[in-house]
Amino acid sequence: MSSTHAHSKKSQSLTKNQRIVLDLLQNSGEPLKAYFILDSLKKEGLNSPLQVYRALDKLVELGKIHKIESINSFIICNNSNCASNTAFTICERCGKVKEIKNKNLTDGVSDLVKDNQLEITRYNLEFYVLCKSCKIN
Amino acid sequence: MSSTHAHSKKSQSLTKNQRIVLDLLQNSGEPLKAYFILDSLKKEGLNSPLQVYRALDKLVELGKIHKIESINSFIICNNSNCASNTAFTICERCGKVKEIKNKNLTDGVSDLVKDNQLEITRYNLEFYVLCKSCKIN
DNA sequence: CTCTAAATGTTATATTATTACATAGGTAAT
DNA sequence: ATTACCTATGTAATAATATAACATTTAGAG
Repeated sequence: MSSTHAHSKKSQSLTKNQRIVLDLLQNSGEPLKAYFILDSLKKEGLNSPLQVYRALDKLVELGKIHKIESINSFIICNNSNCASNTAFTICERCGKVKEIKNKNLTDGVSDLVKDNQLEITRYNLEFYVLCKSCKIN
Repeated sequence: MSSTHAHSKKSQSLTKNQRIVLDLLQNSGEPLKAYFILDSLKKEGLNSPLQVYRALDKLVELGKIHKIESINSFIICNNSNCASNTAFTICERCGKVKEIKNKNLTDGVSDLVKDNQLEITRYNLEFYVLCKSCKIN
């Protein structure tokens, strides 16, 4: 509580709950479910579902994570320019999820949307696949 | 499933529970939630969530309805050739959902998928929009 | 008719998400 | 500094969505 020159823009940084949830998703790299996140962060002081959901909501809003609707899970955004548009592959057999980084594909979708004069604010594309290892076995 | 029973008559027709659930979705035309369906069909003899979910699962499997993942709702398929691929617009403001029938768009997506050599078994595309009436107001 | 796979009925429970309300902290204007 | 405002927090309760487990029935193929 000392000097007033601590001009740091607190509004840019994340709160503690948002931070620990983001870190967990970052370190995991996989889609995680809200209650799994809750269990994982009990020791960090998260006690209730609402604390998790509030952090997740904010992180989604900030574009730092995505929700994968069809599996009720959240995953770190590793696609710096995807804004709020998302595209994933989901393996039908093992459930493995990957964010699609194929610029050609996402550009193509954007072009299609434009060409068809759909006034889209954002989109979520979920492609179901058989991943390589599942295809082999 | 590719078993030896090619086309039995009965395998074409729906059971009572499947029928009444399908009829409700057909008559509604809108996306409906499982528990709303349950409440609506109490008088027809549906008593438990499981009865609804089982009928819904089967109808999805048959391609007669679609699940819209981001709103946990089910809607009649009015697109005879969509197979298990789905594309919807969802109004961000009022929640109104439409199945996209734009052949150019869905063909375009298929082409993109092919061109990018993604081995997709099916896809679910959810485009968020501001619908006409919401845009005006 | 008999066997079997699918569907049903029912109860209980698991999973996912929100409401409601009281409290605390930071920011900006006065 | 005081006020007002906005956002985030903590906590308890509950709503909404979905499945497990198990006993029974149905319907169609052989």
